[in-house]
Amino acid sequence: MTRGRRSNVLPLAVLGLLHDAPMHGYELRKRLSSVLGVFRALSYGSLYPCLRILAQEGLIAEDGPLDPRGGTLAGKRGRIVYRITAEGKERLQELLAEAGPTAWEDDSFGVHFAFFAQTDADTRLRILEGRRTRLEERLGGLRAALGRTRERLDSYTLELQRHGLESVEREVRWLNEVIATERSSGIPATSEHIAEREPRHAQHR
Amino acid sequence: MTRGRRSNVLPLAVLGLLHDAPMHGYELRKRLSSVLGVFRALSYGSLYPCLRILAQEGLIAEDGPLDPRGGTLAGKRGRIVYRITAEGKERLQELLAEAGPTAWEDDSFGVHFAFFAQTDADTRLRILEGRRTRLEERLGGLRAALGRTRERLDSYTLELQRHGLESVEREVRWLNEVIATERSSGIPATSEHIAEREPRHAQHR
DNA sequence: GTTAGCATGTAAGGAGTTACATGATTTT
DNA sequence: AAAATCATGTAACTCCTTACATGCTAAC
Repeated sequence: MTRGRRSNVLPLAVLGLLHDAPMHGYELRKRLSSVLGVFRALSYGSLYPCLRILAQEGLIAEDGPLDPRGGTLAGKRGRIVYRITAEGKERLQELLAEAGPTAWEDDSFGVHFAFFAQTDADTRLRILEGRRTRLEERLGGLRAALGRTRERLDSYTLELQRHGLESVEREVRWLNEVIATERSSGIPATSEHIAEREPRHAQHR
Repeated sequence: MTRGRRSNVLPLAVLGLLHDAPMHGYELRKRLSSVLGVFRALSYGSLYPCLRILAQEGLIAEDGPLDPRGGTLAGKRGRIVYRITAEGKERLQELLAEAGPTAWEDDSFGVHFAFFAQTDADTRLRILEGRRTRLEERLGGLRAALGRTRERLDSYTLELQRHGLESVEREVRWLNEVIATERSSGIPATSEHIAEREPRHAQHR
């Protein structure tokens, strides 16, 4: 439940997705919503300007628009397939290694986690433990609030806080499991699949 | 995990808090962070303009700044205690009765829930069921994504989706419990406290 | 009487949304 | 060839944040 403070994760998510496969904007947006549930329904008004900026910075390159026979159609409007550049890959590594802001509602954790396969074990542990620390701080605050205001709140507010506390506790338990698995093997416990790391090509229909 | 899309809940939260007790801005901000954990640390840059607008609309009234002996200090800067007006109470009822947007990440649910004690049973049920519906849609999308991409995702992305799915499932179970309790008695199951509905006065220190 | 914390405010800007506008491709 | 959907883009706006600036009050 966060709505919250959306930090600068969009470029990270775009670079991460393009690292796996070249894609055009429309496709990218679908993946952003479904694969990374973090963005509910990112609007094109956010996505396309972001792509333009990343291209200007040389982190991604534009291919096309192409006609079906492969020639470039200069004046025409059409699909633009984006792919990550060498500089883009470097930047992606930097962004992935950055621990997010210090706020507990930080959305960027999910995006970082989704691209863990592209990072090294040290970075993963650092980010996981960083998030756990932030959640534990939040936990302390919530417990204090519940203790402090025990007699002063109506039952609905109280129930909301109790449920919030349980949610954060559950999140911390999950993090602990992931961290434990990470330390022992590097593969999440519940996954029966081997990470597929070979870049695959987008099938444009 | 949203971070995100912050709808127009601030006026609702302010009116709801002021309905319980008059308060000055600084105090209001503390309550917004601790009582409604929804706002992590709302900045004054958001709060004060909001208070000004609500005052202009006649939904809240400003008292003070006052000196310790009760006189109004015209030119001086000092504490301004806000209280809700009759129109403000009407507006609060309207805002509370509004079901939030159709997006599953909607933050406003938490705020609505926190002020359930000020609404009638019908409104409560409508909002609870509306949220459950939105979460169930999200559930469908997540399950489809997990089924569809089962073979194509790396283990971290998969684990993230699995955990997200479990979180939403848990949220739906909680909602079901609350709804069931609501239907039978109107008092949340886990609460041992009777709602305190008499407006109390803020103790300014 | 000076430091620390309470309290109120403003200006600039970031990150995203909505609404709009247009063109290309596929389906009927 | 009309309708639906895919695909790209822009302008205006919203809501909130950061950084700054100021004054009041309590504690040492």
